[in-house]
Amino acid sequence: MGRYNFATIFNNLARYPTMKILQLLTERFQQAMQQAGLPAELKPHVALSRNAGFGDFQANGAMAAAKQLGEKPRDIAVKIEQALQIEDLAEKVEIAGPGFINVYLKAEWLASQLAGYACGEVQPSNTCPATIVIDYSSPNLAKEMHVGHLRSTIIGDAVARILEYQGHKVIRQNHVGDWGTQFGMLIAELETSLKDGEVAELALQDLEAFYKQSKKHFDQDESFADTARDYVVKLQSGDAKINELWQLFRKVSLTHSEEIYRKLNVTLTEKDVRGESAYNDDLPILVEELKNNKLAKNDAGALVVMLNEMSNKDGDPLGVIIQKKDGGYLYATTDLAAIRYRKKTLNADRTIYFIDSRQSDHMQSVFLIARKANFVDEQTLLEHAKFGTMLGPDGKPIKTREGDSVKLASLLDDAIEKAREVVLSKLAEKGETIDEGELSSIAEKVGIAAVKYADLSKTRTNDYIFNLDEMVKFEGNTGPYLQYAFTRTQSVFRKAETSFEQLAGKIDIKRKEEKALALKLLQFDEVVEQAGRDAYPHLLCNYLYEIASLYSSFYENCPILKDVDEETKTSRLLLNGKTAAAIKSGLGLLGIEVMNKM
RNA sequence: GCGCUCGUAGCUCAGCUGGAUAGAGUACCUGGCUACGAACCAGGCGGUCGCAGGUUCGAAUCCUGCCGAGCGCGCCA
Repeated sequence: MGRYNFATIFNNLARYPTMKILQLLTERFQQAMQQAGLPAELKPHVALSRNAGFGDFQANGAMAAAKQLGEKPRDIAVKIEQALQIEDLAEKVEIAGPGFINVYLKAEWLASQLAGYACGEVQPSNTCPATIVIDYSSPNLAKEMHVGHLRSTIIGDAVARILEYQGHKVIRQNHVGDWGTQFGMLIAELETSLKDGEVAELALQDLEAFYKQSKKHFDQDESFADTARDYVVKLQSGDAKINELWQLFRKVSLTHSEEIYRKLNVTLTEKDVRGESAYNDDLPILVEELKNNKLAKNDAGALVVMLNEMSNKDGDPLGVIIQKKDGGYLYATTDLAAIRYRKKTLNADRTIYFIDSRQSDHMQSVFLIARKANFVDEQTLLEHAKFGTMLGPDGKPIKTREGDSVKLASLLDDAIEKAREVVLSKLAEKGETIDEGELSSIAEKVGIAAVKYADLSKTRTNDYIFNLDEMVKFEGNTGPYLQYAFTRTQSVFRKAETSFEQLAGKIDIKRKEEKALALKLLQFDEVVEQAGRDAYPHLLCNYLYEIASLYSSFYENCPILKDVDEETKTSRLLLNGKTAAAIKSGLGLLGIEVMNKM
């Protein structure tokens, strides 16, 4: 807050030329206001109308303008309306209420725009792409991935895909926890297992159990504990044998994570991994630099950066320890090294951290230190895209009956299993059968979609209640509902024995369901842009749900193949195809797969 | 104690830089399948937007104070 105007900087980074209705209307209104002789700084405030009775779009700027000029709002509205030139796209413009200007778009204009609009099919050209580093997932390799990692992983991945779609250069960074004292203990345990003739992959098959076992040894066996502590030192100093064991452990653990990523359809791969260990050698250099800058001072034996900017009411500054009195480093130090690396080496214009909101103070202080130390310049955006805690149906943090954290792998398996049951029962209702391979494939896509969509569709900053039973009902605003809408589009093409590419003809919008759908489809890139700018995938989810919902209504009320003439059939098949493209592409940006049948 | 976040329909959630009558889903109730796939659609019921002030032509949205919930506060990450 305060010193850096992130919004202004980012707006300069993110402007690119694609057709946007809102932008187009805003320009038209701005021209009208200028012609009406209104001061240039006044804005038209064009927005989607919420109520069908108030047109498709509305301009709310007349009231504010009237206020500033000391005139009557309706008089200003009339002046604007008279100067407004939108006959080409609007069929009606009316002034209503205190001074709202409502715009009703022409169906023919929407149809022609939609015909030339590849919603979600083609990546928009971006005239000023930014280099954006996305820090997400970042599990601790000492343990198995649990539900606490789900949100960072899938929200971060969705935002990465969205920004990439917009033409930005996206660099994924999986800042895994692969360093620290616990690894001494784990290496010692691994060494014991290998001596007993076990294979590493087998010994580490259940990471959680392995961790517990090693912790037990550490607590109960004094000589084991000594060995573990010794190994930490050896690891830090680069001892070859210990390093080899560490690498082995790290590799097996990463393989576990990658299995989860594949199952989740998350784009992270091995090349995106740059863990805490990668910054180890840089830490003493960084600390030295902060000392020379006079930013870090000795305080009770530890090296501390004092931040007056984050002082409390009494004026006591916040102290951030970057080196312990025993010489060890803390995660603030590693995070600073990462910021510097991402700026200097990766050339990041913007870095987005998908981390739990409980880390808010930490992130804020690290960002502040990075700026004070000039690790980044003022134009570089550092954002903490925080998210709330995932809670169980009882409103408390999710735990197993034993009080452990729930493994991500088992949660996903549960979801897939439930999806399989639902798919089977739906097929049974229709008296259809399916082969096992196809069933597995569908169950996996549907189950994963349910889990991901349930999370992505909520405002990420709030806590949310994870209720598997609710999300696997697959009714209403769910991932499977969207997948279902897509399968209907494909089913129509199958029935029509044609494809979108083969269609020749024009879109002709006659019914209100068609118009509503067309208008919504044209907003694809506007929504995607906002979702990327604010790192809010839920905006895209809400939008896609609206599309699917409008499509269903269109589907029920406007026959595509039955009892229609050839022109209408072609027009509706085109709408069907545009919808399919928007849903497929939109879900793709969320990391959710579609299928032709389910 | 200091700081951060959050209180919207029975439940789960939207509500864009303050805009018109606060919207969805779910649950419950009415209708619609010899089918372009009913995992759907059409409709109904359901809200003093935690409370009280303030700013404004206009407040769920901005400000202040209460009430309630969660979380974080220097040598773990």
